[in-house]
Amino acid sequence: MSAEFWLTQLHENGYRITGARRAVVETIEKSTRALTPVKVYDMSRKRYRALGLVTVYRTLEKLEELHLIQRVHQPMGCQAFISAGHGHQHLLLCKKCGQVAFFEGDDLESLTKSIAKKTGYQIQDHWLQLFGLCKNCLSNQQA
Amino acid sequence: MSAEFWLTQLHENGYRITGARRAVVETIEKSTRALTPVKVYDMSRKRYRALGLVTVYRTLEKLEELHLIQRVHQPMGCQAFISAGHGHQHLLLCKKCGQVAFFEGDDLESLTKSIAKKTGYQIQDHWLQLFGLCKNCLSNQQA
DNA sequence: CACTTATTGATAATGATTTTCATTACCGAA
DNA sequence: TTCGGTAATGAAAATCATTATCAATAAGTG
Repeated sequence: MSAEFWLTQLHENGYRITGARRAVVETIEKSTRALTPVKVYDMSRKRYRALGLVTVYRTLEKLEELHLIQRVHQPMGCQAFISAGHGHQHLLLCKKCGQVAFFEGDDLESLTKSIAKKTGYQIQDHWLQLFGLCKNCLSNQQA
Repeated sequence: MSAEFWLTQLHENGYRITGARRAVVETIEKSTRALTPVKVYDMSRKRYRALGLVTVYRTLEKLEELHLIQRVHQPMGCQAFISAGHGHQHLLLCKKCGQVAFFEGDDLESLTKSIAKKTGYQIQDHWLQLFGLCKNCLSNQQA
């Protein structure tokens, strides 16, 4: 469904729709957690055997360029990707299972304004990520 | 001055104080922008010729472990480090010159509480970075 | 269906980080 | 101050992730 939208986006931007891209797109679009290129490769090969890792890198590049996916930054590393939410959204990551939730939260306006005044900077962008435990991991956590 | 504090921290945690570490510590402690391992290497070699790149990596590892430095995340890459501010601080990066400013900003309390309620997550940490232009780059920017 | 050309996968090349190991030099104890 | 155990070092090699090369393939327009 949304995978079709992604493919349409690719097509409209002059890229061809191939079996390899189909597999990668479906894999990422269905995932609720951030995936590294190798994980995308492993998972997508179940849909398209002949897939090469290099093609995964190239497809990720294009999807990122079209803002269909976004990079996820974590203490352990920053080479994982997840479907980009629509509009301006931030990420909330479960530290235990890696589940990702999106949220909107632009109460940052007032914060950035006050920081701008204090520091003299002109503030253009912000990155906000929250970390915690998701509902499932909370309830299964009973020690 | 603060470099001495870092060295003391290293010592108190069972690490030895060496010429190599002195050079790395002084380099980072004096820098107002994020430095990659290679840059740290280049700059530190002016203080300590015999320094090896491997030692830079090992020293960064220990400084990070002791929370004396922190990793800086950027679109281009996340392998740069900067002195960690005291207490809970966030980063404000100049997109043009790389200058880093710190700020405190825990008006996030209310935001995180509302997100927690909405998502069911228990929120533990947050990670916020701002990007923009510093005072200098703003004034030199006259096209 | 045919043709142009983007895309592909395998391989090789690169770049960053880690491991290995013999040598060096901290630094606490004598 | 010297001594000695041992952490720390640098050079070289190994590993891992990412990028470039290139001939073969296949998407999609006409």
